[in-house]
Amino acid sequence: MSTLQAVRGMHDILPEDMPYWARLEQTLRDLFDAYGYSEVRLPIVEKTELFLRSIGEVTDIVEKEMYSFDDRNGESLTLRPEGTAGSVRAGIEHGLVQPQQTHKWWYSGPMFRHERPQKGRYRQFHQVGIEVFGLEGPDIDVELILLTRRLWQMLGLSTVVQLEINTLGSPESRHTFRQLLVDYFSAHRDRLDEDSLRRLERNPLRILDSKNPDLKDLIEGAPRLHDSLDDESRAHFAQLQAMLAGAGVAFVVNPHLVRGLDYYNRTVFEWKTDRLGAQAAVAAGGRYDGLVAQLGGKSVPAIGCAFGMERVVALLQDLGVAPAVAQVDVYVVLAGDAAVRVGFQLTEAWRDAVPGLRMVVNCGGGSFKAQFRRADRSHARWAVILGEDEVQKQVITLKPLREQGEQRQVAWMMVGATLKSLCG
RNA sequence: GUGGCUGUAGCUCAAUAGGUAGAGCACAGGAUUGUGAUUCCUGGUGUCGUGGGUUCGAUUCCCAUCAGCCACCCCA
Repeated sequence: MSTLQAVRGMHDILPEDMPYWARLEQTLRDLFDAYGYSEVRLPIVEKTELFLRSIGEVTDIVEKEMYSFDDRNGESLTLRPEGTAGSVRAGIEHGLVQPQQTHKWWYSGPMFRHERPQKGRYRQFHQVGIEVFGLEGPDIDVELILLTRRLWQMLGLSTVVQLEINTLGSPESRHTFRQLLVDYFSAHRDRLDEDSLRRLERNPLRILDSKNPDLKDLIEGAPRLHDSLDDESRAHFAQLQAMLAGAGVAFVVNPHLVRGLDYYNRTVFEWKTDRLGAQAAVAAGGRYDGLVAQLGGKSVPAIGCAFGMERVVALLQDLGVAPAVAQVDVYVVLAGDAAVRVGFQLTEAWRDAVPGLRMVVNCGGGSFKAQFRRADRSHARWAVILGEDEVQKQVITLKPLREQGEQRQVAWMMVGATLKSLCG
């Protein structure tokens, strides 16, 4: 094995994987078109400060997972660990995110987090994200969930994903609740495990999500977020649930569903699967009504969500949802020097005559046997044979590879028209 | 970041109580010097992840390191 290898956690996506990716990407594109969302393409590198101010300085992402480096002028830059911060920055910078205005964006691209790699968890991974600015009602929350549900339907994944929702309340109510939790768990500090003690300092809400069975009783006795909710958030969440139920969306309210990024408030949701081990979340999102103002813009409500592309692809592969094999119409067998000499002149003329013709021209020589083997493996429907005899007679031999039938000869002048009728 | 498992041909995997390695698939050529299945024959598949150590000798034992995977953690 060579000493040259990809950087840890940064994987190659090879031709055999691409049909799954292509199908997912095309499905998403169609979906966004259907719902009226616009694509944006934003930089992969942003100022480090942007992520400190949005994601939160005491989050895992910011504290230990960011790829940060100094630019040549000494400014600290970071490979984006997620897409929302850059979207908000762009929206503010271009004056697009304004009160009373709605923008519905989507983007796609690589994200970077320095985590310990596992299947479905990479240091460079790909997300498709949605960001909606300017809508504060639960209706847009529902739309994002419906859009996502439709994606699972289109991909045939509906049976392996489940929706969980929760509300985090307003920043104020969340803050109040956080303090109640800290007080409660601090009073029972001796019963907490190591992880939870650490969480107590950094993200006390996470203790509620602990998998340690020893803490079950303690957690059940803890204050409940829903008791601290402000009335507006409570109403928002109630409407959300009513609308989801009305739209026939199956969901589970998980009061322990907490997001790891500080900017979320009110609605949060997560689509989970049990097919990917510990990497259960395949898509997740929530409201971030305070973020635009927090980053210097006007006060504009917003909501977003993101899909983990590798994880969705893994589900597609896991379920054996076989993508269509790439179709080839014609494989051109070129045998002998004379055929190779006139080969491209002819094949280019056929491409002119039949736009969109999917034609593979044999390169690299080889015996008839070898070339036919390649033709077969290309899944071509037809073989066009050009050998010494054909060049001499100015014809090609046309042979069906996928169906019964005799091969026949076609004069050079007629090949374009013939291919057009067969493959056009 | 913590704990654990794994690392041999392009792929899936064997083997050697330390003496430098095989099988299937795949690939190439031929039987069929102008025709893709099957069959038969032939062929190379290789720094045994990398670097040290022990040893006359290490793919095998030890250490380190790199990578993948599993759980935790975290998250998409």
